[in-house]
Amino acid sequence: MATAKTAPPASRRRESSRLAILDAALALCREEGYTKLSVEAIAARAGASKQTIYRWWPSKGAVLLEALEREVAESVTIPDTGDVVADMRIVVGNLIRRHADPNFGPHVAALIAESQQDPALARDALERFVKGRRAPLAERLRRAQQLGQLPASLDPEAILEVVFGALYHRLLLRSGPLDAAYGSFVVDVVFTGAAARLDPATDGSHLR
Amino acid sequence: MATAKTAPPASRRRESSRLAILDAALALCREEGYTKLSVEAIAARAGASKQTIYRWWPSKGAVLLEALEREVAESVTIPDTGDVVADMRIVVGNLIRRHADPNFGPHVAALIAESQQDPALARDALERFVKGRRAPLAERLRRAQQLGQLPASLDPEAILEVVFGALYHRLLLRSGPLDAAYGSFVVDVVFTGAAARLDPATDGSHLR
Amino acid sequence: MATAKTAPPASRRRESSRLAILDAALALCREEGYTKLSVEAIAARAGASKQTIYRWWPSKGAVLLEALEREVAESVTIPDTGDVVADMRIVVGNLIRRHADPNFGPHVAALIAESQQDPALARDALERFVKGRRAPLAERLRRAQQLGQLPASLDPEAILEVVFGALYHRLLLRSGPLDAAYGSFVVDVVFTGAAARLDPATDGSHLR
Amino acid sequence: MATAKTAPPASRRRESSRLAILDAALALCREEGYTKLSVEAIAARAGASKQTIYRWWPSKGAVLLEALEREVAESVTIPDTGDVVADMRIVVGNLIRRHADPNFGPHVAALIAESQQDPALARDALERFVKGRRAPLAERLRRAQQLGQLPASLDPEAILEVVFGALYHRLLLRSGPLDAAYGSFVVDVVFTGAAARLDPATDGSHLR
DNA sequence: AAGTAACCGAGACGGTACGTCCGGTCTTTGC
DNA sequence: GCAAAGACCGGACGTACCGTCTCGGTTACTT
Repeated sequence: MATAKTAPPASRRRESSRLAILDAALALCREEGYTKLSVEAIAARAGASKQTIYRWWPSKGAVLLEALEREVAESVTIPDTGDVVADMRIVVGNLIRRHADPNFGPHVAALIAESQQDPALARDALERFVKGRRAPLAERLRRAQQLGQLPASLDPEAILEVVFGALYHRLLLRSGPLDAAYGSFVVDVVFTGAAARLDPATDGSHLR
Repeated sequence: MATAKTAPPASRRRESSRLAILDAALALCREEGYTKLSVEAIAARAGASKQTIYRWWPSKGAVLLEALEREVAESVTIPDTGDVVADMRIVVGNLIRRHADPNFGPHVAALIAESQQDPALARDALERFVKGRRAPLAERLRRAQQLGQLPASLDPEAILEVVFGALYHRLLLRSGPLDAAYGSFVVDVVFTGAAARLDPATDGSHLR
Repeated sequence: MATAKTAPPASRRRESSRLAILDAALALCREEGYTKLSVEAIAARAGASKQTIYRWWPSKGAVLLEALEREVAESVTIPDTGDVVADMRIVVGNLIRRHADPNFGPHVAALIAESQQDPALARDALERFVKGRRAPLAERLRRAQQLGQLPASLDPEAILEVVFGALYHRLLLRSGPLDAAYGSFVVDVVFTGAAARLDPATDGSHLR
Repeated sequence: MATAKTAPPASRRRESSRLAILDAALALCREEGYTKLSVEAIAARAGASKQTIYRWWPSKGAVLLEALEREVAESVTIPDTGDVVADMRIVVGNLIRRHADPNFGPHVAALIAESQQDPALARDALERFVKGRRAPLAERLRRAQQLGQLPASLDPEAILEVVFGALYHRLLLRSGPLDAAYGSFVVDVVFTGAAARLDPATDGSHLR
């Protein structure tokens, strides 16, 4: 009656090489910066051959993406205290703290940068880093909408784009410090309408 | 009569070379994309020598920055109809139209990307492209604050960071179409408090 | 039985590239002259990359040196008729014929020239071209010394320096035609004492 | 009639520039070696412009040639003790001493090297440095021929080529020390027939 | 247990671009 | 009208990585 014990076709890929390469990529990025990161350097540092890298990743950006993913694998739990603004304040605070970390923020910046010239990486980064990790956040907003705490007509993902956009602005353009105060400011503007015009005559009227 | 006899020593720089180089940089960027842009290619296309480029610009990014600057040199006049939200709607609409132009937006994205690995370019781009061109806009917001149309406590530049951040998010991450609808959405969120929570119990209370 | 199982690690160097590069160097030198010879040109002509050249040779001079070596690889047999002067006449005649060849002499001249600014090439050229190829000739002179046909007190290598020096003088300074007559003259002066002073009173006395 | 105060058409060439350039060339050559010698470097050191150099000299080699000429301008007097071999011993000794000087020999070598790729310089160097400076020496040999101290059938210039060739061999190929012993050896070989074969049966017979 | 095929390290290879240097020409400005 | 200053085009330098390609050696699955 035949064998086929268990194992799926199973790639013969060596896990030790994979990890060494991811580690080397991260380490190089931290020590020398993304600029100095090259497939050649990763291979040398990891004791791997370039071929092995090219066999499994399409580009150095993809290696870094996977390395970063491994780093932040611990699932981020979204608080739900019932107060969506308060929750957002916490979440944005955490996000900012993480992106202000010189071991994380600049790498994200580098990936966004690399994405400009590498459509495949762009797609991957968008899917796995942006949409993927943002999903529970969007879900939290949707719950708030159902509770009538947020206008139901607004696309939660779009709102998050405004929030993250503000965050990335400081990350990418260094237009100011990426700190708690800025995070608070952004939450105020987006979730409390802090910047809404005061003129009572027309306030909100365009929204109908 | 007494006129100023002697002009300043005056750089011996040849204007024709400068323009040829800027034109070549833009043309190459449009035809082949920023990736294919190289000092070598610019020099060849401009009929200039690499040395001439390195004499006057520190990097290919700096060349493109100056070329783009020349392109958008025509002063952008900020409307002032008295209604700051309406004005912002117009301004953001124009901004989006410009950045959606495949002959402009991707180049801005490329410069932001390049800035991540080139501090000098980052500084330049921030100063000349971001702060410089945004100044009249901030001024417009300040005027609105004086008229009580906008909370005086908010830093206009920071508000603009949220607006531009949202814009750049779509430009850099391609998380959705960079179109008029999105622009309108962003203005709503930022300037009319469209995403402010509806819950009347706590509305705005945290602001004071 | 026990044969050597494992071959030496063996360089992975590709012979086809090596030959293409040597051929290209020679061809370029012949067609355009040593001045026009550049690593860049060799690489282009050979369909090789510059890196490949720099990997295996320290300079363009070294490439040409090896190319020339390959050209004259056929072992030059030194005649030994018993008459050392007659043999030298033949050898010097051959040498002159070879160096008068526009496909050889000028390249040797170029290498000597290049050696003035490249100590490594100088060492190589001296070892492989001068001492190496001259060794059998020195051996021939040493045999003549043993037979009493040549003063045993004279260093054969030094004698050859006089002979080759005279030859190179015409090659490098173009002070006159590099032809058989000159070769004969040099052999006369060096090996028959043709220029020795006739004055019998003091002849040779200083030698003891 | 008329003006024409005094000066002949007279080049307006500035002597101070000329001297500064020659001095700079020599100094650079001594301090850094001929390799580092460039028109650019000479101009910078001399406080002159490149154009001034190119106006008056065809190449950097020509500058050095003129500079060296100025250095050895003091006429070299050829001794004439009546004993041509003794005189030659003195002359060759002086030549060797001069060429062994690191401030002279290497420059001569460099000029000979440069001549290989610069026909104009080759012509100049041959005429002004070789033939010109060797003329009194040839004259001395001609006198010896008239006195029957040297075979009249031999071209004195050709004899000198053998002598200088031997000298240049050591200078250019560094095949051995360029010292008094070598000079003495060369004089012995050329002017006393020290290397002439000893075999009495055929000695000199081939000369007729 | 042997055969075999994917995987691995190593690193040579053809390329492209880098940023620098120098050659030789041309232009501007001052004496 | 020559000279200093120096910008300019051109071309080669030697280096760094790219992405592809063998080469042997080592697993780990198959038979």
